[in-house]
Amino acid sequence: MALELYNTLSRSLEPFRPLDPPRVRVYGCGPTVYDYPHIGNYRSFLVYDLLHRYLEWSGFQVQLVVNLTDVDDRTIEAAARSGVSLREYTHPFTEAFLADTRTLGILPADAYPVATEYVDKMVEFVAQLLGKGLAYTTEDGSVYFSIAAFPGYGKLSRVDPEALRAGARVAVDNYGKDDVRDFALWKSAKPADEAAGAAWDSPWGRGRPGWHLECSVMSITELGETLDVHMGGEDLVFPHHEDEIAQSEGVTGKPFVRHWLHVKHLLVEGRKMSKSLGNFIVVRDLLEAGHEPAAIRHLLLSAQYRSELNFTMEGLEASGRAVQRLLDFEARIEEVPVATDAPTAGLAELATTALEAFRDGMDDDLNTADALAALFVLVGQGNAALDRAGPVPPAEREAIQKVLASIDRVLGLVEVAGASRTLDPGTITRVDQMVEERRAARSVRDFARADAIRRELLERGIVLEDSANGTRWKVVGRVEGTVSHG
RNA sequence: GGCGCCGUAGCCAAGCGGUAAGGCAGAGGACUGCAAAUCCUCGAUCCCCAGUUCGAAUCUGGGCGGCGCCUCCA
Repeated sequence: MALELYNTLSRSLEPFRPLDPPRVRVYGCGPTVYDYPHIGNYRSFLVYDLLHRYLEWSGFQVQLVVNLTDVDDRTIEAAARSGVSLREYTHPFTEAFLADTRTLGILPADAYPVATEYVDKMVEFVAQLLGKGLAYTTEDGSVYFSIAAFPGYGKLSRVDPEALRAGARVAVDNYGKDDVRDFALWKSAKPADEAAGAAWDSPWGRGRPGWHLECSVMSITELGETLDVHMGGEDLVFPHHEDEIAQSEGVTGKPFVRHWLHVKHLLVEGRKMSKSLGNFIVVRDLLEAGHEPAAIRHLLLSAQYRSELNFTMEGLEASGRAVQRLLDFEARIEEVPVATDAPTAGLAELATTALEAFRDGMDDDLNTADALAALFVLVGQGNAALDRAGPVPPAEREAIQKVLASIDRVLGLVEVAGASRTLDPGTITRVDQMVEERRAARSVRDFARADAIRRELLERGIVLEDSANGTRWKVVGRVEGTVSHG
């Protein structure tokens, strides 16, 4: 089976067929940098990353572009309130976004275009739409797209343009449109725009680009007139993506996007996340509360991207333990004794089966719940097999390790957990010393002393595991501070 | 009102016509100085009702319940 993706345009599962394989052009709607992106944003960004990783894993050459919206009502208002320029205001949030991205193991996109750097191209784009009779100017110097002039309008969201007109709520900033359904391509500058440095010259006077226009222009500039995949949150289907199609196809006359992917909104503690409900979660808050990035990543990937996902603190802790189980298995495999003449433990077959099941799950519209299950079946059956076996043939150990590594190139759980659990060499030395001290205590059956040391390390997130072959230790959760020898 | 989604064990979540994956939590057991890790054992009349079918969690119809978008919110 090959990859199938659900396409919002057709409302059905379709075989993934890029225009120009093995090259794949992917565009994802990124954050508006007016505040710290919340955990729901990262569900989407993580799905972008998942597709990015899985396509590369499957042999495609992916070019991924994720835009940053730095000019829109919210960034302008916020900048005005803070009394700084747009650029000054958005910069820290841009940096925060990129930092969170690294923390969560989201691979860098090939480009992160920012809207303010594409204004010239946007002006050109608007001029073309005007030239084709798909847009019109208003007295105040704004330009609107004329929905009535674009026959395909509504094909993505399946909204009936006529019904839209009847039920429309009139926009607050309705400057004098021909039709309430029309949307802004270019907005004439208001004093606040000028104050924030969010106004540019155009043939229609000073103004700024409309939000929908930004994505059309940046994606076409960076990736070409037809994108293989365009992604975003489900809320973007209408009007944002519908409008992007109208603009883009209006100008190019070509299909804008082959596969439209939309990520279902996250719930937090069973409710829609919103500032008024006080359940707005930001990555940095979770980290400060001691949750590790790998647990966040696991939880956000634990349900398929089109299905509801309820983000809860209880779930986050459960995810942390699930990640730990995976790491424990990896460590166990690493340390299992090998012997060239050892009898088979059946590990190679387990590895093959797991990889196939993983691929089947991912091919099925990125069904991460299924893919994750395949991985954990390997963990469970692998552990059971190792319990039964003594030393194993080196090739079998290698087979398991290869599959674990391969799967993790897509899921990135071990990768992210490893990154947040790294100890400095000095700490490692001190832990080793304490473990040795405890070994000595145990050898003379001084269990009180031994348990005290174990407890002390545990408080610092280090867990000891005794076995016949000695004691191994591991970092659990996020590393905080350093371990001092007490 | 328009468009759409969902209801599977305590929690999360697969399943897409052939008698229920996986994770977390819980109980008992093995192992252990005690733990930790690991293994073994234990748990679901799949919201309700009526149909279609040899057979339905899976299809159809009707209820009930929850949710999303239609507001420059991923």
